[in-house]
Amino acid sequence: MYRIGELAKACNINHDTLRFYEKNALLTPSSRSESGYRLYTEKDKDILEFILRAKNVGFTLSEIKELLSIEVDKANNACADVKTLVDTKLQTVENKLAELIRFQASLKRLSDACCGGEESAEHCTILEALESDTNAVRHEHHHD
Amino acid sequence: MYRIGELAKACNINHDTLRFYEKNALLTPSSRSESGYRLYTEKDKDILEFILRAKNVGFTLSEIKELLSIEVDKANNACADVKTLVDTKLQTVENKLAELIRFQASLKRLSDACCGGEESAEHCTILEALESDTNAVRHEHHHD
DNA sequence: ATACACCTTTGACTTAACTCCAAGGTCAAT
DNA sequence: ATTGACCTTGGAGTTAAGTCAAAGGTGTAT
Ligand SMILES: [Zn+2]
Ligand SMILES: [Zn+2]
Ligand SMILES: [Zn+2]
Ligand SMILES: [Zn+2]
Repeated sequence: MYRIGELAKACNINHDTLRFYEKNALLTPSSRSESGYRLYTEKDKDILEFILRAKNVGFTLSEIKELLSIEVDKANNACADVKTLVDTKLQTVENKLAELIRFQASLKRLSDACCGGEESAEHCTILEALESDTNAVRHEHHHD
Repeated sequence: MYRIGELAKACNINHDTLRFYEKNALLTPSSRSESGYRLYTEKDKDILEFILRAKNVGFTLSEIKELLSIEVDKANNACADVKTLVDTKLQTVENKLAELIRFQASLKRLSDACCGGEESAEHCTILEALESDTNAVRHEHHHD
């Protein structure tokens, strides 16, 4: 049996996070002491570690809640259910990835076109690109 | 001169967003009508378009505020200042990118190991991976 | 005159995942 | 008996970038 501080320390998280997980029905301690202290079992700790691993893989807490609901009733859930969650998440990750790659390309294009020197920014190609309605970076008239 | 609704429509944003930008000192209308209506000039519109373009490139509003402060005083700012903002942003984008790529790899590894069939999830490799303390996916004992 | 679209202001709400605070109870050691 | 560490609860604050609502003023067309 772990008290809240012990479990938090063992798993290297804030004890308030445990209270937060409880409030959000991700992890409820198996029992309470007479005086009302939360008491977590080894099994509770296993669930917490499941949560932390899923978080590391990129799942949000509500997705993790879904995963947990399958976990506790594996027999009545199919591989398909689990894989769907993973694949849906994979898709959203890949969408974000695509957006970031567009950001990266735009920023790289801007950065590459600017000399980065101590010259006045009056002819800075970066500012010019952000002022103009095209996205084009014009290299030619950057400082005469 | 544009009234708030006209500018919002012209730039395809919510008029509340314009008020929000004003509150956050990104764009203040050049004048007001006698009755207090906000009046935006063409120049104001240019600034708004600058903001929207910068957003599209991935800058946050506070970063855009910095860019704008350089924009309005180009003569006293150097290319180096502008490029630093872009490169700093590029770095944070690339950091996020790296994290997402890790998520993607983990999820793909999980997904690939699971059959996704209608079999009970009792031996689902995804759940097993999330239960175990290693990150390894064990292909071998997925449904006997 | 009255409908109607448009404008004003203040201020609350949203999402995610915590994080912190205040006021007070519990427990072991001194 | 009194520290001091630990626990309890409820509730507020954080960040980003808006979005919405309420209550009321303005401007124009019929
Ligand atoms: Zn330059
Ligand atoms: Zn430059
Ligand atoms: Zn399977
Ligand atoms: Zn499976």
